[in-house]
Amino acid sequence: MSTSQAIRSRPRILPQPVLKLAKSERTRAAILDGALEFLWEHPFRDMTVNRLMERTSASRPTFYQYFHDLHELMECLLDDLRDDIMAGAVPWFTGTGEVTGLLRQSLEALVRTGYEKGPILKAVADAAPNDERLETAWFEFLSHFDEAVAARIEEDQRQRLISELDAAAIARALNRLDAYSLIEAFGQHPRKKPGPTLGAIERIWISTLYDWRRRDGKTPLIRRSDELTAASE
Amino acid sequence: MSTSQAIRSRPRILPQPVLKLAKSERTRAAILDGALEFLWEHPFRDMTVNRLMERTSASRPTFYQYFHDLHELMECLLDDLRDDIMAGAVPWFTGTGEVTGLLRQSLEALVRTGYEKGPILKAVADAAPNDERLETAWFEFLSHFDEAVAARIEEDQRQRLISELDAAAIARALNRLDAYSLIEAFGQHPRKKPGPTLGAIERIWISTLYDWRRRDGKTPLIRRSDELTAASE
DNA sequence: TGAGAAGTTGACATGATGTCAGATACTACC
DNA sequence: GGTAGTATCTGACATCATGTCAACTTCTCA
Repeated sequence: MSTSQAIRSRPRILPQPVLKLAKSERTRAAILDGALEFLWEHPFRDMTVNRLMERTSASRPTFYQYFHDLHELMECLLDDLRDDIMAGAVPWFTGTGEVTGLLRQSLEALVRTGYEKGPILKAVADAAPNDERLETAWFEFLSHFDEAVAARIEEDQRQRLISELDAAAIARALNRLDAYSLIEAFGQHPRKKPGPTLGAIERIWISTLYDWRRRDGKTPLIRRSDELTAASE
Repeated sequence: MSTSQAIRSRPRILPQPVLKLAKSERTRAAILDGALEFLWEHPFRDMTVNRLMERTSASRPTFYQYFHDLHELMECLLDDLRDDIMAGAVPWFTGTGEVTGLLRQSLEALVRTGYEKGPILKAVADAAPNDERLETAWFEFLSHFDEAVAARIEEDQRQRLISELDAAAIARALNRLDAYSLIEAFGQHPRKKPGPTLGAIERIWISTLYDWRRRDGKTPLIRRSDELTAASE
């Protein structure tokens, strides 16, 4: 078989050149890559340790050297997602100026990330209910955004940009809307076109938070920096 | 063990009295009841055919006489849910008069049902990703509401009660919001209080569809019957 | 009451999981 | 450049849930 040849020849080709990854790091990365590749093509329910490791040049027991089980591996993928998604939200979370524009920017980045990582996002959401630890991690992942969004809403309320509403509850609801809309639209091939999903999400967020109708070309809603607000209290 | 005694004595006690359920019907019902009971206390991931049938007075293989596997059983529970939820939505789907009131009624019924059946709803959603058939059924369950909501939106648009927007996409997004908000708030014990969840859902639906601000005591939005609208075209 | 059907069961084959102790390959030191 | 010592890998095992028999009860109805 060519696998044993591959494992022997690959180190010869790029071990010294750039940087010498310890073998363990290489194996671990290979497993994670294999998982990403697998989940891009198949749903999580079809992934077994066996099938995953067949794509690697290592054997099944080797998997357990690196991960306690498949769910722990999914937790690693989830951590990567968190960073990607958080990064895109920066404009609305911390920006100043016309708020609906900031929000649109952030939501657009969110949908783009969802589109690019759809199958992985779905895989994590699919796997979560099967394992208590992963389920907890998934809920914490969501709450993380809930809190960030709620904080942002409250700050904009202080600046009179958002009217009276239960920031925490609204944040939670809007985030579930995003998460599961993305999962369903982009979670499996063939993915839907991102346009309608983005349109709906934008419309709902803006209607709810910044009063869609009033925004129709008239008086813009401008956000000052948070520090100024805090200082003026 | 008392099980064999129970299985023998129960038929003696209530077979003739009221109505004679065929034995098979009784067993099937017992399994479904056992499942409901189990899922009320434990997450789906802890349910095995073994543990389920221990609550029954029948043995494990008997389960397979009635259901192909656990997922088919979950599909039955899902069918029950569909009816419950659809029933509550009637006011907004088919009523006439002040629309935000109708919508509030329907959403309140939805949240009530979600509160009462939370763990079952969560169990179905949890189980769905593990089985292709059930996943399809779950998506059809959701699409069913998507289509009903989209149709209602389009009709209200014809009546100038809702402004221009992508009815199908908005319906889908709002339904995901509902479904997963309910699952998370009421899916496991201890359940949250329904108030904040209902408040957030109402606020978002009304802001998005009927322009929350404008509704603030001013001109009411009145829906005529659909037939009139159709006739006037 | 007894013959046939409906319902139930113990026992089996399969396939996935997680864990060893032993074998192998890498690393670094001399 | 060879070798000691360790990091990494593997074959084989025990366990558990699943789904399917053929054989056995228990019901039903004539």
